[in-house]
Amino acid sequence: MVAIAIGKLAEFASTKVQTIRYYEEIGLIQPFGRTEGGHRLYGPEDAIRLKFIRHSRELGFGIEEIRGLLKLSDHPETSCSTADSIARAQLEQVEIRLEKLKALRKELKRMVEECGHGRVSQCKVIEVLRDHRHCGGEH
Amino acid sequence: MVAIAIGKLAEFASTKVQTIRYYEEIGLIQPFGRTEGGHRLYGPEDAIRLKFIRHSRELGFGIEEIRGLLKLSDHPETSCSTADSIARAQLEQVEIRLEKLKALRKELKRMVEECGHGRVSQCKVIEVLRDHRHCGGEH
DNA sequence: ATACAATCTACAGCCACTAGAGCTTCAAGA
DNA sequence: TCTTGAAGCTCTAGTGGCTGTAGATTGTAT
Repeated sequence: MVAIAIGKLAEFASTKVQTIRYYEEIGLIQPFGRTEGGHRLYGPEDAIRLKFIRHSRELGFGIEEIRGLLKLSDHPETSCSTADSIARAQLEQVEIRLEKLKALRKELKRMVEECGHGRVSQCKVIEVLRDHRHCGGEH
Repeated sequence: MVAIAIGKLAEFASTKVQTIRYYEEIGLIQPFGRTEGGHRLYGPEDAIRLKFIRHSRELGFGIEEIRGLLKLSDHPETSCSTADSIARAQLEQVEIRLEKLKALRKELKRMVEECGHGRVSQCKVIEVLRDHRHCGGEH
């Protein structure tokens, strides 16, 4: 009988114990049973499932999207077009965030590069923050 | 006497009324007075201050950082090296996030490109999520 | 005078966890 | 078998930065 405690599972998936309990609360993962004393017991398939969840979170998927992906993962016979479109939507979001961050970096760079290191009254950083028109219209 | 109500201020700074009240609660901005009935009254300098706050938020600064930047902005005679270092730290954070997002995009791209649009059992998206080793080690 | 928009306070909810208090259970060594 | 200390348990509250709602009051235009 292979059974691990929540601490080992957390360690394996580089997660916090509380996070696993939270995932249980919201219905993402369930221990297959409990000890007499009430400690949660997990099997190897739970470790895989948790890693799936964590990896998806790292890739920026939200909980509800992960719920969908897990459902698909549990039903290998279904079409993967749903998984594909979830991933595509996520990719799109990432592209948008990337563009925004790039514009942001540009403005921040300009701010710090133009700073004359004098008094606040002549500070470009403060000035730019004060007046949006100093930006190149990137946002 | 120039005095505007919270709604006008919100409109001017493209903010929600509740957001302004929230900023008041946490001590970022204060109305110069109230009407007899208790409605908040703002002046033009508050509009500038609010725009400063919003712009800083758009650039990703946290509330505490903004608190510091506002303090500097209120004291033009001080050195701007603090503003400079806050902005530099922010730029650094943005660079880090950019790199992470780029890696993320790469992986998502590969995922959706390799998807054969068949059954979930052969789906690359699901497979990649399941097993981190499919990634190029970017994260 | 009346209608209706705007504002008021106070509180709950969002997301995805994270931290802590106070207690109980488990596992390893003596 | 006993002890001890780590690990687990439940429950609650807090994080950041807002956003939404309820129900009452105020302001303004006709």
